[in-house]
Amino acid sequence: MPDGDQKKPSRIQTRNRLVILDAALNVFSQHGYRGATLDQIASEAGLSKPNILYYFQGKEDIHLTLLSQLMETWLDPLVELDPEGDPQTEILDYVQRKLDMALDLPRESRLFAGEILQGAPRMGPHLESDLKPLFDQKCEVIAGWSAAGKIAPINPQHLIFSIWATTQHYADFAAQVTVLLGADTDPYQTASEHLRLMFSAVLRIKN
Amino acid sequence: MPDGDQKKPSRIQTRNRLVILDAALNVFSQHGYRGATLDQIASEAGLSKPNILYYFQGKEDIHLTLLSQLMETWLDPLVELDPEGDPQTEILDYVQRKLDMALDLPRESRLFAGEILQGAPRMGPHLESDLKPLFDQKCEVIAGWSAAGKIAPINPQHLIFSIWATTQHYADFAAQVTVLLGADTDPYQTASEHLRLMFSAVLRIKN
DNA sequence: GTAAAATTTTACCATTTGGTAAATACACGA
DNA sequence: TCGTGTATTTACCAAATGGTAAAATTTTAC
Repeated sequence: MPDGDQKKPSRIQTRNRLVILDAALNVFSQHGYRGATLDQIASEAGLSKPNILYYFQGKEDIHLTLLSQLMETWLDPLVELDPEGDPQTEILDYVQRKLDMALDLPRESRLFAGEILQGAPRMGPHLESDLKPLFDQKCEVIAGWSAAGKIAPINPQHLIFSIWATTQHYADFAAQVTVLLGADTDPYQTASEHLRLMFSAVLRIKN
Repeated sequence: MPDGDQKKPSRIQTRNRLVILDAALNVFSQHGYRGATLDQIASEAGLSKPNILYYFQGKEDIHLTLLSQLMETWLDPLVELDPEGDPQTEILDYVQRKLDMALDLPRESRLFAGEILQGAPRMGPHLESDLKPLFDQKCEVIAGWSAAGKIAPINPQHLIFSIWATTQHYADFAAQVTVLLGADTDPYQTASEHLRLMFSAVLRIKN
């Protein structure tokens, strides 16, 4: 009997929890927390509403589960930024990884964006405990590179904000990007080139 | 008798419509379209729910009114980008105007972001009819500058996306920015300097 | 001041919402 | 194949939702 189960889950349990979370990701990322309904999630998952509440304690539980799982994936590209590597390469590769992620996992990007947009009411603590320490640490790495003259002088915090903003834009504002570029245009190639060019220019040391 | 009124509005009408739209902007920008409730808007406006429906045809009418009014304001900084001006100055000033707007009108930025995030279900037509023509026109201006060697070679479409993304980030992701910079830090000064530096570097012609 | 028009309130209503209880169907190891 | 725990369905519920009808109040024009 699942819900707050401690024992090892059955095959059915594993499968259905995945199905529900996938359906919930669709609905939450499209309508936000309050705009999403359990009926819609149930319908999309092909299960009945009470059946969904057999696997999760409630709406908030599903949302929180999604956000927690997402946080790890989301932070991963930044974790991989290597203080020992070549600064230019490290940062440009980070941009690339973030862009890849935005284009591979647009629903996750939108779920995250929606939560932050609404003031991070259910994720504030996670930001403080998971994101902030990593952010501070990597900012110091970049600041070090900057101070050592390996990249141009730059504000590390705002640099990271700019990387997040420009890459996630292609997922979060896809509806707008599609209208403006034309529905048939695939933005990936051109976006990748543009971002590489832009952040190269930012990091390049002036002579 | 308002609602779909044609005659010139009374003082009370003018005032109450403004009060309602302001309250609705709070609620819609925080919870998205589906997450917002008329009761909440009414409560925030200090009016009763039926009284609100005396001034607007319904929830969607309020939302649509907000979005229509916003579109003009939102496009204005781009309209002002002058094809006859100095390219560097024009683009950097545009960045500054967008940043100012994000920080002055964060609710409007979030309302817009929320609508796009959800696939622009109520604004798709406006994007096609209002935004796209302006976007295309200004892209050609920038492409012209680029081709004439007045700024570095760059993809105008993605350059504009990057400007939008980086500036609006400070409004749309304010909850995250606040956590990461510390609640006491005002990002305006540093953000402004960073963006100026970054887009300067991007536009500068390599020797 | 008074009548007509504009505004606001009161009292509703049908539907949708998140969630529950209990009965039923199913899986699976003995 | 049988019994036991697992999974699912059926039938609900109270609260919240968007919206309406009509009465009551206030404003405005004369």
